Amino acid sequence: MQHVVDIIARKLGEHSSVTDTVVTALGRLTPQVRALAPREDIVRQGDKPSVSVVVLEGMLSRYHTLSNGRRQYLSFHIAGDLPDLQALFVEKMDHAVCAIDEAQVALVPHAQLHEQIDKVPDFASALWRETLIDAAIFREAITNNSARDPRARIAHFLCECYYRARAGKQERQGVCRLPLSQTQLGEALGISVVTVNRMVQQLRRTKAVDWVGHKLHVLNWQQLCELGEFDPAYLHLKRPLRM
Amino acid sequence: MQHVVDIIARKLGEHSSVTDTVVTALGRLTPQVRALAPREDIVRQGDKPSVSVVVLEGMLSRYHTLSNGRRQYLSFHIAGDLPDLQALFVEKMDHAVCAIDEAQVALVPHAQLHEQIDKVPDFASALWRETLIDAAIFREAITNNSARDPRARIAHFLCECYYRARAGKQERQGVCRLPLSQTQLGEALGISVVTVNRMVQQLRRTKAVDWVGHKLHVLNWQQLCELGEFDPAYLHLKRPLRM
DNA sequence: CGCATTCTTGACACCAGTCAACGTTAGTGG
DNA sequence: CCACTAACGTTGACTGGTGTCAAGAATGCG
Repeated sequence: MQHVVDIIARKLGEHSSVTDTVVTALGRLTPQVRALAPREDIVRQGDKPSVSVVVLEGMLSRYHTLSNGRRQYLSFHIAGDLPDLQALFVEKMDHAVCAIDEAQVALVPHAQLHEQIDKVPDFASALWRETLIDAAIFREAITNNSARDPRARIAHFLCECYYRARAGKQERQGVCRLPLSQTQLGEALGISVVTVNRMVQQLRRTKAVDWVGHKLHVLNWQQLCELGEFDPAYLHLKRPLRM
Repeated sequence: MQHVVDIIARKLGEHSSVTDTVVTALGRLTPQVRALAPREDIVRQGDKPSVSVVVLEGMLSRYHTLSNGRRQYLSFHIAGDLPDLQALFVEKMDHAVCAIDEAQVALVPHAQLHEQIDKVPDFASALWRETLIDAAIFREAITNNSARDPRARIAHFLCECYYRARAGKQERQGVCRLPLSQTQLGEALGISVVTVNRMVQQLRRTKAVDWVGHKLHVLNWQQLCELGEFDPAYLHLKRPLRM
């Protein structure tokens, strides 16, 4: 595993200019590394955390719990993501954060982050930008889950998943990890498992994409984008990927 | 109309402590006031604005435009809201902002905001918090549009609308403005007009709520909350309202 | 090997979308 | 002031897509 500083710096570099002062600020943090088991919660709804989570390895997710006990997954996070940055400024968690598969996270004390935010304006704006892009992804999810039919919805999700993984340069061309169950994907996109299953099969038949055993294979990126009406502008990368 | 400074200060005060330094910072802004006609765009998808919008009167909305021309409304904004604050840190708009009915807005140059953000940490954190709560509202919209049936979805929307209006103390007990058409509500919640219409009628029959001529009447708040599974925690008010 | 979870398939019902028509309201101009 | 129009709200009929239920196949883990 790379050093925590490098992981965060790489991530922030996707959308912000990571100056030396920012790297120095990152270096002053003393995070604590922790392993998470699949499905383990790291933050619960209603918590008032005093540390923020950085994903180092594996996949994390944020979710709401409904009154009937059902779960609504809100977002998924890979290495470099900071899924609960917001807790720096809004005390009480309105959602939970859990591991999807086995994961490694770093826990950074809020106090340290606040200190560097106050001292290093570039660091502050990079983190702020990070939370704003987070919000842009939520907006896209609203549109995806509200305006697209199940097949397009899944295709769009797969596009985003692959594109973000590639931006993180974690994976080789054409493949990325996607350690979700079909049930969980349904709980993210607001469709039933049965429909997820049928639509995934339809997508497979298009030969644009395959998703098997926690691996997503993109066979025809262009076509997959069309199926999902995917336009990566909302991810606000400094340098959009050529695919 | 109140002064722009007061309107923003009141809004920020809902979730942050508005110190004298913050008020001073606000006073240094020299916004330009502008009137908007119903349905007029103030920011378009793809724009790179150099000013940020503050709602003074009326209702504004953010929306995505889909490839088939359909519109997905993402959020609605009342006096005090800052619907495109994010443009301070992410150059290119990934969505548009329009007026719903006749509206007054103030336009604040980014340069001025950046200057005060750099100088006044309390101001920066209040604005940051504002954008984070914005994101929390988006998350709730994901859950609402993905996991609730049409009736609950509408009920939840009406709850949020009323609660936020009351937080802004704009309206007298039991009523608030809601200048949407049923078509627009459908385009926000991902349901057809016909279904919106039928569900609104069902809700009327419960005597919990009425919505007629751009006025929302809440007759039984408790019951309406139950119908919409509404819990205002995600709005992160400093002092939750007693209703 | 056995158990649990996940994936897959079929049957069926019904909710919600679409289409179409009509009623109502508000705004415009003669 | 009324006639006209456009936008919006309302209703009914119909249909098709999705959800639910249920059972079997495949996969993975201890």
